[in-house]
Amino acid sequence: MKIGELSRATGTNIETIRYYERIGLLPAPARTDANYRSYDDAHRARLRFVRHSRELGFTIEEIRSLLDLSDHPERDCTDADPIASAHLEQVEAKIAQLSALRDELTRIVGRCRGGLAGDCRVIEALGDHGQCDGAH
Amino acid sequence: MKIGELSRATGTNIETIRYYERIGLLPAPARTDANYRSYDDAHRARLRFVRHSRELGFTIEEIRSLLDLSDHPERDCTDADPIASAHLEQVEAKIAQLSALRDELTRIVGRCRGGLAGDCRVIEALGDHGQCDGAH
DNA sequence: TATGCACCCTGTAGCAACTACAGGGTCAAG
DNA sequence: CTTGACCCTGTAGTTGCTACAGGGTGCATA
Repeated sequence: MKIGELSRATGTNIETIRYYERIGLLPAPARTDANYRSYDDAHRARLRFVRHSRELGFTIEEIRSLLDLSDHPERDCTDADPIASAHLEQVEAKIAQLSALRDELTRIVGRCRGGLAGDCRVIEALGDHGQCDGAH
Repeated sequence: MKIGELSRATGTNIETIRYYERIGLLPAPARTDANYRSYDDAHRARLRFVRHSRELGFTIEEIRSLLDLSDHPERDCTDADPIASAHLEQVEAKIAQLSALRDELTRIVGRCRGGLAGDCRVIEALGDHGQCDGAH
């Protein structure tokens, strides 16, 4: 399949596919006589793996490690779980952080009763961290 | 105060302060004879406003609008609230997205019982989006 | 046969919001 | 008088893409 088909099959931007090849995340595929990239099912599966991992928020470097493991099924897989666990912890930390932030914003938003910017509680709250509850 | 003091007073990296000046978020301060930047309390307040807004996740462009309003207290402040409200919505959307992601990761993590990477459920789940519940 | 159009190629530059040098100047203490 | 902490400018790097510019290829239609 050509790059456009792979793009449609995986929902990945063409430029992104070439980018992944450039950084070594996808292997360089065979070329046609016209120098067009020619992909097979293995490429598609690998790209799906990458995209899915990206959707789950793994970094490119994390994906590199996971792919490496996936490429060596005879290897010990106990490396994979820590990567995913560490990532899960990061996600949970991020959720906690954003929740605190949401509470802060909720308190700030809606306090503006219109009128002059000089009296605006939103502007005021942004300038004065002392009004905050949480520890952001 | 010199840039180092301002940096300590606001918990902002020196390079970041110069960066904010370069992009016009902070006004260029006066200079000493030795060409050192010389800040006053107004600069410090403005930088605090910027940093606090950044901590709350506002983009530089949003902060530019908010600062603009803050600079013109005689203006109508009803512009401020929508910026904050829209941002709050984004934060809430992000929390929802991350929560779905956390659920997905939780299901994936811990399914690995050790052994060979070829049999690893983590690796498998990453390759196969069909195993997912949510709509990420 | 010409020509239009969709598709492909490489290489480079841009985005946000910083961060990190390199290579130099300034200033007070020991 | 030298050491060290601080300051300056300018440029390049970071992450994960995205967007050209400027060209080639392949197939259908006039």
